Amino acid sequence: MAGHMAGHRAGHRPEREPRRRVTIADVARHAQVSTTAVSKVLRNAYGASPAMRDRVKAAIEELGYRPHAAARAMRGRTFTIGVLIPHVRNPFFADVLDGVGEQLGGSGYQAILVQGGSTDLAAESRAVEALIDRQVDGILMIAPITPKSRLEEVAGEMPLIVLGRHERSSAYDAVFDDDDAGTELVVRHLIELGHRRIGHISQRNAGRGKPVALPHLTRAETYRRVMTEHGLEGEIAIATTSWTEEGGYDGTRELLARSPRPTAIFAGADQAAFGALSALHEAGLSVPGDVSVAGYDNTRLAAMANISLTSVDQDGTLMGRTAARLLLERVEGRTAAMRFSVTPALVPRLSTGPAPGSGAGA
Amino acid sequence: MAGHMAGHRAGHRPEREPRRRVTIADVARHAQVSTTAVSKVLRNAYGASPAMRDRVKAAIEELGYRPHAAARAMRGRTFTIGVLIPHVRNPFFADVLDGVGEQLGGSGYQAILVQGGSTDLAAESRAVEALIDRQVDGILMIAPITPKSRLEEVAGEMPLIVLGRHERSSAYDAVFDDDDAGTELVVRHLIELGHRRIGHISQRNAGRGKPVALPHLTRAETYRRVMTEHGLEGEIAIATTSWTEEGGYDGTRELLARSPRPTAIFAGADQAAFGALSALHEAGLSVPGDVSVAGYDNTRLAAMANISLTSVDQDGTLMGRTAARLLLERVEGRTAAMRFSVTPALVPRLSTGPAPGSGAGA
DNA sequence: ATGAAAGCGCTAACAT
DNA sequence: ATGTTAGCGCTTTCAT
Repeated sequence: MAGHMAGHRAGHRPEREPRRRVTIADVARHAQVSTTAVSKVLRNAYGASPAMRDRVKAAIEELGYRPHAAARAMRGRTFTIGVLIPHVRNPFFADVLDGVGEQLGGSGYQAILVQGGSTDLAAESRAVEALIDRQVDGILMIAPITPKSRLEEVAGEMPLIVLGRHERSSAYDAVFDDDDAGTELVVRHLIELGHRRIGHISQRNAGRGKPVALPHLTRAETYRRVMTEHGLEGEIAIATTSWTEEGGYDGTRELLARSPRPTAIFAGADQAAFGALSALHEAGLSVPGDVSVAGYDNTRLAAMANISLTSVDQDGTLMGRTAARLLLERVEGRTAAMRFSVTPALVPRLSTGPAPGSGAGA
Repeated sequence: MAGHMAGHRAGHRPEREPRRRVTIADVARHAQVSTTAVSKVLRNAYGASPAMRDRVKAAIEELGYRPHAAARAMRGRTFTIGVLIPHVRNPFFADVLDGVGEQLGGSGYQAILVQGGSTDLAAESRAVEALIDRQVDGILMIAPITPKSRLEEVAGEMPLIVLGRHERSSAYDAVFDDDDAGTELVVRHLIELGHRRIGHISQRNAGRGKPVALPHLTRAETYRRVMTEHGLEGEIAIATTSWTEEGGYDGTRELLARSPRPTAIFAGADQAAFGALSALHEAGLSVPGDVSVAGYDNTRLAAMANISLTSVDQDGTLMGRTAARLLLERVEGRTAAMRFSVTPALVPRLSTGPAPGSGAGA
């Protein structure tokens, strides 16, 4: 794992000649028209004859001209949308980005991503400011931990879509999963299998102020509610770690330390569920013989035969596609707030089974 | 999984007042100095007295001024580096980005990411052009499929670091894993365990021209070499799919269809190895009893107890950190090419064991 | 329909 | 040490 550095051998020509880029002026000269004309053609604006359009387009082609986004930013649009993502490690976000990419393809808009850090509010703020400073035309924030008040400020400066949060705002659009419904599906599934001691792994809230309406809150709350509705309020056990493999592992160890130990674990996310499976394996417990495990997100890995993790499918691609569409609408001028929620579905697999000695199920 | 859209209820005030941003001129006025002075303070440039620095800094603070990256782009630096990533789904890249983030933290530079698509050269080209058009100060390309000639063109326009490719160029720096050494470690490991029929899962080359020097080429080549060196050239079996769960699954099915079937599979990447484990499980074969499996990358998941995948560790964080450092050096003026290679290490786990009936090992 | 020209926010000569 | 000023490439009035 050590690194080895080597310098350059051959003595080529390491000059970086700042070979001036083709500008709108070059195109104008080449096509024998004004820069205004070129600009109009570029933006499909009114006031250019078909003949002129053709000449300009030909010149653009010949010279290989591409607009300079930074210069555009100073006056009009950059045709760039900024996406804030907590961390690229979460595969669910990859689905969302696939959807964003699908929707943006051919629209002329380019997505640029910045990582927020998922637990560090200061880092997330810097990332968002970086997007604003770079004059993107609109911002999509995925599961941000930024307080609502600040989101509304950002929305005051530019079009904003927030994905994965439940609060209602008139300043930005919201795209989210119906986490309440999804959680109800899993928890009931476990209860119907005869489980009573069902543990839950949740995430720590970021920051110290009022927690923002992120999915982990809804999932934990609904877990409590459904447990209570089934007379299981005494069995509620939540380990608050993080939705990562490590978090799932630690949370599971914590839950297993209880006596008697839970017979089922609802990890709030697949990533945490993978850690749970690992911890159970290490503890010599069989799944689902001794302990059932369910996740949330239905990541690709959950479907693998040797994992076969019961999970809740939320259509991340659809969420991403919708978010991007809403954002483009806002860029084009819409100001009324919209909310879009996807309805999740339970995907039962082999990681959940009847509670030991319950007589339920097979 | 259906979606539900809801419009806005309350009739707030949906205006987006383009509340003019604070500019350098505002700061100058507030501090009673010239814009030049402010610019100098901003860039820590020569020619500003401590007294003036303080006043300007105070004004910046009071007004909440942040430089306008687009305006900066037109003259000097944007303090932005662009990172091209094939796809955020690959967890190894997450490690690399962690390293990049570590190195950039506090440097004043911000990383923006664009996704290339990993198999679509046109998409990758667009992504790179997008970075160039946005006037980033330098570009880091992770495992690009772009031909070397084009990379050198890009390097002619701005500082460039290429991560994960082996060709030598005097125009850009290269940061890569010693894939030859890593592959030799795994393949020998399997051979020492008594395996002879060792299959390999590789990736399809992107594009139709001469394949670029990406890791999958080196890994496949070294696999052939080591097999041959041990008199196993007759046992060479490569399934060429892709380094994803699906690719690993399909590749494994393909390898298992051979008769006699392999007793070990070296998947070129952990992601593919996970798919391999799934396919083996589905086929009712035990790991490592019937078939051993090894991956490459040593992702977090590989270490989970219930997976316990033998893998090769390449320090992605170190690679990312180094790449970012080299890029900043180039931004600061270095032009001589550098190459940095990390040395991989084998991490044997439970997914590899003695070949059935070989008598080797326990 | 077309083009001249002002200016977006900043940096870097070039004065002073 | 400090300030004046000319652009960077583009969009957008506003004449013509």
